[in-house]
Amino acid sequence: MPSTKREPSPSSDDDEQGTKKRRFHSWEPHSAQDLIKVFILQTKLLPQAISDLYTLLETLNDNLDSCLYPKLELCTELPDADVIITAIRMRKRLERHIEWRLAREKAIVTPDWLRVSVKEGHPVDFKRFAAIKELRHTEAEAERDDPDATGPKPDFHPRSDLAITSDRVMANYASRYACTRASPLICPNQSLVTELAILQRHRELEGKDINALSYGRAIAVLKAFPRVITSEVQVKKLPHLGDKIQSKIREFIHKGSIQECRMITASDRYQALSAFTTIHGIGPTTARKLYEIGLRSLEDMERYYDVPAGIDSSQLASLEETVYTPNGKPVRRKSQMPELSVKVALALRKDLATTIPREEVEEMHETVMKQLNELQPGCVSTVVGGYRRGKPQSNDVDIVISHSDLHHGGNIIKGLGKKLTARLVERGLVTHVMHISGFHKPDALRQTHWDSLEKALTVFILPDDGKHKRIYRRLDLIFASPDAYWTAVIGWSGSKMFERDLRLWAKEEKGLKFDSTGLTRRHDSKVYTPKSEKEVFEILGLDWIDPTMRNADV
DNA sequence: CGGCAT
DNA sequence: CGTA
DNA sequence: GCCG
Repeated sequence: MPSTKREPSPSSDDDEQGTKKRRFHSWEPHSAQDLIKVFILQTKLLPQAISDLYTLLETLNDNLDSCLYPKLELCTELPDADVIITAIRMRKRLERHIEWRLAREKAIVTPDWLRVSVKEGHPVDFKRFAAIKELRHTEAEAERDDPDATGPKPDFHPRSDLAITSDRVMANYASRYACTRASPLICPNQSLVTELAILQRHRELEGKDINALSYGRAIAVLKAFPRVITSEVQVKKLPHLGDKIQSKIREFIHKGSIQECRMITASDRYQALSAFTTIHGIGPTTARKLYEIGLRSLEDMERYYDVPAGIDSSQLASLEETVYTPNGKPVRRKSQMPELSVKVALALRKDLATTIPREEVEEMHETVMKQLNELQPGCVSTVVGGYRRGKPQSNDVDIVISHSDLHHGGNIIKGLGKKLTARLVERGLVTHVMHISGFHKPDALRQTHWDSLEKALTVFILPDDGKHKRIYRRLDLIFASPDAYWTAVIGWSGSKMFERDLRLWAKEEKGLKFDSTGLTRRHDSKVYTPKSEKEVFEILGLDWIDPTMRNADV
């Protein structure tokens, strides 16, 4: 399932004139048709490769000269596709997904087609990238072009098909800013980084935020370092690794672990504070208070917050569920018991602690978008957060939503968050609203305007399909006007340290102010309106970094 | 010694 | 203060 | 805790 539903493009080009099937050899760059429907067949592709492909497709569209070349559009139904991108190389395998007579009408290509197209800046000829032998035009010609074509392929694709983050960026690992380095999900020094994260977390829990920040920066630098560290000299010249942290690293190199970490993880206090802060609404300060008054476990916490003992998601009815704020004027919170969401989060803690596989993320996305489309056609959306960075399991699902109509989209989006949330509540899909907010312009008095995009932070549950055991999930919906769509997508894709350094870079190096609601010049407040994610990078003077390489946190 | 994202 |  |  596509993570990007559709480009919000200035022209609403949803006509159905071009439904004539695109035959395999008939496509030319200057085709009269202006849309190529692409289906990405996920079988045999690694999650990382799949998400790379979606990103590539966006990248390609962003760079296309639309006068000369047709746009690519993702489609969700195989029969509708003009092009099928697949890692399958055998007719028999392919026939499990699509009838042969239908397949013959389409271009069936390897992921390389998309990669080369991005390199060239436009969709290239399909011929050289035919995935299935029988569908090749001239066997000899294709054989020469494709060294892989000799002999049968093993039933496995060893590497992610794309590493489109440039060599320049890959060589950047010693840069000051996380947003100029490539940070994979798992790095060669992952065990070291995991150990340092304990120190970071400990400092956070004890309220030493700035120390924690330093560990965070050190971790981010190590996440981008390309080799296993076996000697302190490798690390001497890296930024954000000062005397203290270098000595920790030295200890790790020689002893395989860090003494202070073992002390920390063994302590009751750290364990309790860690447990408390897993509950939504409980941060370090509240966790310390709870510890102070003698609580030590989540069971203690249930008693304290008066959650019926051992309650779980199957007996929620006994709990008050009226967290949903109807709307209207910003009610002074405090008056409306902020613990209620803590109470809910406590009751649901087992469910909410269960990670979400990519397939289910996609199912949730589909389910939400189906409701949204019935409510308001023409919306576009991207699943952001950890999912977009390629994580195989997510803690929650974040979806950025906008509208393809660049001119009226802003008005269409306004209020849509509340409407959609209400609809999802009616349908029983959203069971709790932890926070909902409307648009409001950046407020000069408040330094932070957490609410200048419309947001709904919810608890969601997929309908019972008789097959799966359904679990309560955290779902965040973010509604952005078309102008703010791409900054919202970047702002919500993370990781956290990548975001902080993006803002720091914008300020220190470019005199710009970046946040998820937009990009402005600091001295005259000039507003930029990027038309793609890539354009945001260009405005910021940054080399492109694929979302799967933005994993600057542990 | 001030700044560290917004 | 907690959240993204 | 680290940087400029």
